[in-house]
Amino acid sequence: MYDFDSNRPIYIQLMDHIKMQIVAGAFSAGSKLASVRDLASDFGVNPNTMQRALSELEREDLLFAQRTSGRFVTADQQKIDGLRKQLATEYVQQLLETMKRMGYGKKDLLSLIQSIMEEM
Amino acid sequence: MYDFDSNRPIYIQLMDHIKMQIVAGAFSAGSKLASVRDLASDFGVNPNTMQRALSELEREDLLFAQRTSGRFVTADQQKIDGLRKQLATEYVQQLLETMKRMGYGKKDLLSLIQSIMEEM
DNA sequence: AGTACTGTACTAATGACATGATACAATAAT
DNA sequence: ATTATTGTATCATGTCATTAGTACAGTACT
Repeated sequence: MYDFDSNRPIYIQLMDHIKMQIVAGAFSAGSKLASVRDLASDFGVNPNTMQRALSELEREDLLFAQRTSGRFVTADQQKIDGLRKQLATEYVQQLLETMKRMGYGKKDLLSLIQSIMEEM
Repeated sequence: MYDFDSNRPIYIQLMDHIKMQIVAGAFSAGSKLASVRDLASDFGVNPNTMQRALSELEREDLLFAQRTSGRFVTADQQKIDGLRKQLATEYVQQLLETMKRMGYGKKDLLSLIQSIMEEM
């Protein structure tokens, strides 16, 4: 089961989540994933939806499938590290732009971040 | 015209954008908006889609309509200020959680933010 | 040899989103 | 009074996401 945002396609959210697990090291490079059906069951979605998410991740060369033995995380650790850096940069850039549009200056933003960090 | 993300409903993106303009002060409290048809034309969407976005913002008490004279931003400046703070907090919290899931510690995150800030 | 599991493919049904095209009632402007 | 503009409502159509159900081909295991 999983908590989905109804305003975005589920397969996209699945992609994001799995991508996150890979870059965070929860799925290490080269390791084997559960089967499509099992993953679908874990997340409470239809196997077709999970299949779609995994296929897309395959097109991005993050996963690869072996027709009958299963699906695996890419063995290319450099690619994973690169993605981690890229995702982090994108997320931060997006936040900075959003905050800028709301009229937050750099100092305002930094102090807000500091105060929220302390609460966590 | 506007650059939409095809993975999210347009009316939601319109809501976000208009909300942002309000909290940023581009539309000041109590001021009048352009007509549904004009706004739809500006953003390159169907009037029905724009109508939907505006109706939703009305349900959130950010706008109010006067049946024949037009649509206006709420006159409640406190509500706008509160929303600004709320949105900013949510965005920052979300980033912090995401970065944490990717294995970024507080120091790593802060230095990444600093370096990206300097590029902008 | 046979069974179970793998990814993969296909069809059909449903619902949400978006667009196009009209139409109406109420008010402002002329 | 007439006209233009306002928000609003409705209907039809097309696309996409999601689910359900079924099926097939290849491999590992027993």
